[in-house]
Amino acid sequence: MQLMREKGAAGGGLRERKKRATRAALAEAAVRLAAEHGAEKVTVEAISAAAGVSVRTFFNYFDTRDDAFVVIDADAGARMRRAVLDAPAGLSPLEVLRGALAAELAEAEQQHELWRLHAEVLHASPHLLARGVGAHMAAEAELAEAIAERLGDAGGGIYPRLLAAVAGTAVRTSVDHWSAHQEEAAFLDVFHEVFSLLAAGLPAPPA
Amino acid sequence: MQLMREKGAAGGGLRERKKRATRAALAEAAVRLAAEHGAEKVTVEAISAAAGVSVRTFFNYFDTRDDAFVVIDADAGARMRRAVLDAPAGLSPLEVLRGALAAELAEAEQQHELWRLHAEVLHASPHLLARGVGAHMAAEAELAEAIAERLGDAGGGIYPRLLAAVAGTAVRTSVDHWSAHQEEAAFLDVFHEVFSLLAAGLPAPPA
DNA sequence: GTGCATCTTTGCATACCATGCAACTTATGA
DNA sequence: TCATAAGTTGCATGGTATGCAAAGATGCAC
Repeated sequence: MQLMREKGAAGGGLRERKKRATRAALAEAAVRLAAEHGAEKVTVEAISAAAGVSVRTFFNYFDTRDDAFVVIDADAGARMRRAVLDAPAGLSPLEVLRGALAAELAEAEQQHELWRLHAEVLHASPHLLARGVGAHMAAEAELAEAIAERLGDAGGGIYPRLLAAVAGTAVRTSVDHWSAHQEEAAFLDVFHEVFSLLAAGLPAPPA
Repeated sequence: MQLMREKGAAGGGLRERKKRATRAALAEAAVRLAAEHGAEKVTVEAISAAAGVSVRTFFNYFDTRDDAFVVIDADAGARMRRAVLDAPAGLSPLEVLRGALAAELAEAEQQHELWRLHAEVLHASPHLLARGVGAHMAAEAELAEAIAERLGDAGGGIYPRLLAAVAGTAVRTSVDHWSAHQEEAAFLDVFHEVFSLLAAGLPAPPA
């Protein structure tokens, strides 16, 4: 019952640290139990017991049982926003996103082991995969805003939202492909290949 | 207790027609009730009552309460598959998808009224929107297969899945944008604009 | 149209998910 | 140390979801 990368806001009082620890313990217990028994077989009671809290407390941390499998990094949106706004002026919006996402993902990949387990669990039940998408959509909306802001008057139409949505899709597709062909390629290589395809307008591959 | 466009496989015996009718009645009741009272306030009992069946029967048609709001056209995947495989050989994969999706959506748009209501309900609770994405993912997988098949040996990598996923994203983004700016543009115009952006590699819009 | 096989619907029992509320315990800061 | 704010817990309640067996339709052969 520990772990914690203390990513965004570190430290704080004992209270906050305990909250973080409890949340992390619940999330980790959920993923490990799901990896072992299958997500559908894992009850809230089991997760709570494994994390050493009551069922009622589980629901103080997650609105839904499934939320425990889907880990949302609430600070990611804000970080990406800054990355988009601070990027060099010369870059195209797509290049800006490629950079911001690559940086974010490189960091996430350090938690390699738990990340893999995660991907495994989500992949095993499409139901949860969809929920993961939902979790990303809030971040995508924030991304779209940042892009629109960066573009100024030119960002009034559908372009920012499309770009953010496509970028999110690119990430998910990359993760999906990588987790199915883990031995063949490094994740970031897959990711960059995907963005190259997007930048080229998704041309037909050579026969 | 009527309606039905008898899209894919029409007719059949009385049994099948009744099943279709029941399913449609449940789905329509769900959407109308949700539009009126908010999706979260609509119980399975209310939906079932409105459709004139028992609660137990509801669960014979939908695995989940939310599924009733998300309407899945189970035949759409098969239709698109054929459209992709039957398209002229000269077209690029992206153009093929643009055509297949446009045809499918043009047909769907004829149910204009219910479709709008649908978009409204989904948009009101992001939770359901995510579920809608999940519903589309199965279709996307089928699309990816069709694309891979069309491409032959060239379709072995990540390209088909990426293309299918991006196309799905394009549709969702178009619907989203259109439903927010309904008065300003026809849906298919939005849709084609989006595909043009994709084909051009998502270039920065003119300042 | 009779009768049998098959499919559908339904009620009942059961288990899990999710929320509000009040009582209790623990951290925080003066 | 003490008062306050925050977090945890059990209990009560109601909605969601599944298995099972009985009853009701439908389809088909005769």
